[in-house]
Amino acid sequence: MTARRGRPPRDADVLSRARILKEALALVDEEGLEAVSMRKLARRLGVDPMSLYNHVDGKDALLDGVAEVLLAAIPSPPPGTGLRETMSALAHGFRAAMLGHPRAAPLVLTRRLASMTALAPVEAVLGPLLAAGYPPDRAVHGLRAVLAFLIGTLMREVDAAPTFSGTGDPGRLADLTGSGLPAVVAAAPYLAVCDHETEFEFGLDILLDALAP
Amino acid sequence: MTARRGRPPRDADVLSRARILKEALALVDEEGLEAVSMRKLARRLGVDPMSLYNHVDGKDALLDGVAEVLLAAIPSPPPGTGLRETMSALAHGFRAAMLGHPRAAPLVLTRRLASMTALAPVEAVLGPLLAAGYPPDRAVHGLRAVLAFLIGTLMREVDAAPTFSGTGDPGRLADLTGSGLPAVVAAAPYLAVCDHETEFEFGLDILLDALAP
DNA sequence: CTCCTTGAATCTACGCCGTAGATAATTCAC
DNA sequence: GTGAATTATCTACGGCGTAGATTCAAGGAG
Repeated sequence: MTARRGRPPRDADVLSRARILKEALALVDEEGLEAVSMRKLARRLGVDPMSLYNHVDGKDALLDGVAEVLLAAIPSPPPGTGLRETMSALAHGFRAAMLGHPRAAPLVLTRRLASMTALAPVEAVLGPLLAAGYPPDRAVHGLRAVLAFLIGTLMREVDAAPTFSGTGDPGRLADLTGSGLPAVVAAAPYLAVCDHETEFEFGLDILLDALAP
Repeated sequence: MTARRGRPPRDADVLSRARILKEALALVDEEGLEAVSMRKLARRLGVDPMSLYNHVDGKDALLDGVAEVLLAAIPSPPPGTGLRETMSALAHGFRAAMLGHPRAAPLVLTRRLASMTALAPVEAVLGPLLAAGYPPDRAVHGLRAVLAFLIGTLMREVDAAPTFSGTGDPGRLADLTGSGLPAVVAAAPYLAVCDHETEFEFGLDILLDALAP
């Protein structure tokens, strides 16, 4: 930009992968996923767009990096905890991590992640299950069922999250009386509102009841 | 393109919303979501890019349209069917519709859809639940829990689907021995493979057992 | 101290993208 | 026949991701 070319002097503000990921997450939080561009991100960092490529493999790799930052925020429960409590704590930790950055959460929920960071929570679930004597195949089935539910609920929850102003659920269901959908009409009051917290506990309880009774 | 300007003569090949959506779905099937552009789609239709805007509100609306096409392929089970059977049939119908177009499925699974098409399956689930005497709030909770699971499983299933060549699951788990993740290592054989059919039935059974016993 | 390799930041340029706005050609209602 | 509406095309703008060349300081080799 205004800056000179060439390698930066020793004391200059150093660009680094960590700084880039942090700023990228901030950008997503503020303006949403679709607003992310290498150029805009570089502008925020006061740097030439192409400089980013010295620290990150491209836009896709950048977004993978942001996803890992989100995942790293999930705390692993202490080892002594009981089975069901462990699984519940991890589910809630996952949810909290996503709700902390609703606009960025789709990066975790929709991308196939291949990093080690993603395996820490897996270990935290599988460990207690195996220790409790579950056969490994059944443990993996359980893990996958819970994870599927988590991803689905959080996708709903996260894109219903208010971006900045308060336009939430209402208004999405126009008057349907006489639309040939009697059950929808009958349940309309309950369809119109959605307490995500309640829905989350409802589904999670069913699954955990079946898996860790 | 090579064609003349102005309104097309009465007999000419007419561009229409339906033709556009159909070609768009074909394009997604062949090249994936990220390859979709108004220009490329227009090229396939032998038409100027801007012509599309006479039938579709923009790229986003186009993709919403494709999503609706997918949703419309879910059959509603006949009215006489039992409660659990109905819900199971709808879940399997949803899955089949998504697996029929794995690259397009994220359009349904990740976008907030506001169309009437999306309400038909909802009616088909809610109807039997209410008829069976479920209080509407509980019916809605159940619907949402199952839907969350469906979305989560299908997202996994659909982006594991082979794009064209046979590179499936294996190879994603490098050797982790000595990585400090003993449970992951112990369950590795089961983590490495994923029979989506089995996983689907496993989770669905748990949920339906709890909701329609 | 000098020379050279190497790493990081910059600059330029290319080919895409979505779509606003103007223009032309045809049909339809009257 | 005449005007309004419909639809396709053309042009143009600003933004995008990133390949490739260039510049310059830091740090090691002699």
